[in-house]
Amino acid sequence: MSTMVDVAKRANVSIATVSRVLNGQSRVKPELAARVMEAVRDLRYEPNFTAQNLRRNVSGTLAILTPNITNPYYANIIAGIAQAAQENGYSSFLFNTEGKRELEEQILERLTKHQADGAILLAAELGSDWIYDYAREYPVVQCSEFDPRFPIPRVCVDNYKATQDVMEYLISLGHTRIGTISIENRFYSTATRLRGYRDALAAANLPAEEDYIRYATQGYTFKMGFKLARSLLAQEKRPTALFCISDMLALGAIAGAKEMGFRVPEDVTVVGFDDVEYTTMFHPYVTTVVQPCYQIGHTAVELMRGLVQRQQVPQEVILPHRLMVRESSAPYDGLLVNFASRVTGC
Amino acid sequence: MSTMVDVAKRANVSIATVSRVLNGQSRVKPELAARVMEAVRDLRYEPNFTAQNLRRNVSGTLAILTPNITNPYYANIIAGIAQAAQENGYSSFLFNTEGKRELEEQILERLTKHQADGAILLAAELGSDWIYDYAREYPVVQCSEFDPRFPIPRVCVDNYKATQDVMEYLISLGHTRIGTISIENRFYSTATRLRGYRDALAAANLPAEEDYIRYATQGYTFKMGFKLARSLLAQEKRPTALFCISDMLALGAIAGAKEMGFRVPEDVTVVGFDDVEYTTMFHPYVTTVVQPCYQIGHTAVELMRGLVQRQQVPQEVILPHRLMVRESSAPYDGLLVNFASRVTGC
DNA sequence: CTTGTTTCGGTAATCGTTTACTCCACTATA
DNA sequence: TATAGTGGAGTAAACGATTACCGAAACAAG
Repeated sequence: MSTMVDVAKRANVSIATVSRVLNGQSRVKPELAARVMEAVRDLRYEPNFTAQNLRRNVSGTLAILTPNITNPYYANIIAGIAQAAQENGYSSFLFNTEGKRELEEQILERLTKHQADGAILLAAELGSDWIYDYAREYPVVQCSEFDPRFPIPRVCVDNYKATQDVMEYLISLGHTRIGTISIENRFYSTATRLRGYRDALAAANLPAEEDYIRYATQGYTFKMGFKLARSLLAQEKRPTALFCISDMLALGAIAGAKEMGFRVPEDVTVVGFDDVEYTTMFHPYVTTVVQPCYQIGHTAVELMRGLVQRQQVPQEVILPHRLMVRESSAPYDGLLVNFASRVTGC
Repeated sequence: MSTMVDVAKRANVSIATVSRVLNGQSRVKPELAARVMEAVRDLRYEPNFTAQNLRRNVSGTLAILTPNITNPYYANIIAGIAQAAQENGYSSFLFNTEGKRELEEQILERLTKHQADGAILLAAELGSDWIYDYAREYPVVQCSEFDPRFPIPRVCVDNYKATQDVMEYLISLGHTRIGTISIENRFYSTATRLRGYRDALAAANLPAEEDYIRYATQGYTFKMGFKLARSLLAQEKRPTALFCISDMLALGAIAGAKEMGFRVPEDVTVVGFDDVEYTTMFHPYVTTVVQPCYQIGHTAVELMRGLVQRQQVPQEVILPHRLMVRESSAPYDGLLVNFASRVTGC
């Protein structure tokens, strides 16, 4: 491995000149520059990133913290981040934290150790005050999840509005018994969507029964959606529409409803959230809220870049969502088909 | 940000002593060590990774090259890699190369620039001679895809044997008209599975019609499986079983077959490959070859570690696969239901 | 008391860059 | 001709760690 010293010797110039030629900061006589470039080629010289970083006091690297890359929603956001990072000349460290605080903190320490210039968090939980300790000193941006109490730049969709859109749509279809499959976690999006659900019900003077709400206990998984939909639909006065806070839950809910003998959407309407690829694989295609995942990731990197360059960046970027009506939702036909009558075949 | 010099001053020792205390290489009087540790705590000293790396001439970082994180198969392998990397004290750079050579090469250059100690490739194509140029000089390991001509350590399953298992199973079910959905790419696994398919047919004296083979032109996607299954099944003498070289293709194939009015598995048997989560979401659950994705990733990191430490490592690690029989396969009932008779309702 | 051995800690070189400073040669002006 | 001004290149000091080398102190043996 050759270094600048080797190049300098071969080109018969000083290392300062080599550096100048390579970085093009100040002018160098064309003749010398040519000699340097030739030496660089001959020796296959490649600058040592580590040395550059030490000197420049940057790392050119972003740390990405994700609870789980296997989740397609996160995978899509990460794809956006990775792409944008590459475009901006950053590398990106990927860390699976599985939501474990000790791991998250261990990774944020890379900031203090100068191993990363900044961190993008995909799943900041409510009440994670300790994150703010890092954010005060180092560039941190939050993607889709955040705690509104902390002034850490974030990019997300308007979860409240999106939920209102869903609820308005369901109500406009004539549904009056609307259930929701939420989740047991400390995400702001979860709380916001649940609040949106309750507020919409209240605004429309519809009954807000606690028994129309279920909480996934083991993540946004197909299995959970399956199980909870069955529990919701097993009630005497079952809901006729289900608002699921993630597509995976919705997919599971549809399967669960079908397994019980219900038709979707004729007997039960199911709506999801996120718009992952799988929503349009199996019929009924899932009516859902489209989140611009890729763009969320992209924007996060842009904020990051601003932060690193110590520019003023917006505290919050809200990207547009869209209610995508597909096949899993239909007007309420007025006949409240209950569980018993369906399974006995009407 | 405080440095070793600050710590040394505060503890009234030399920086060499600070370093010694922190790294515990040679012995230091307990009293001094205590003073140093106290100063470290007081100043919240954190070693500068970049400086350490420059001096030690390592980066503690692995580069992971993947064509697409959004693909659940790759996502699972990456999860294994990320986990194992963390356990071994490595960070991992993630790069989406989308199979583009210029991007891949740009990233392998990080090796020469000392930004990564080694690279793990998830999708080395056949004939990528240039990869070998890097592998000769730096630690490189290949995950699931590789070119057998190059002696670069790799971890994979036995694709040929796995295909034989699938084919034997299908033949044992009584199928004689077996089609395959392959793909247009330069992966060794693709070639091997196709060879396994052809060899098995020949060994059983079954007709190997070129019209029973289709090639996905746009990746391992649901849409491709959907389209190609329809094309395969539209033939007069349609195949009664379809071997798809990825689960996504199989999922699409099942949907395509259903759309045409075929029942799976009664009218058409479909088998996949990989065993991603989605195979057990919708009925029929997909019969498939289970690849130990997570373990593949894990093993790759272990090989990597050996390589970095200049130990002898095995040239090839073959992990066990398993044929998982589920709902999408059934014995051939002897009645060759053709397309026309099915769609007209028998 | 001298000499040899061992232990411990400090000094300074080093890793490979970037860049502030300095210096030199050359041109322009009076 | 003397002086100031300018562009271009070299010298050396960083950046923050690790570590080879050396010297001082402590102790034991003769």
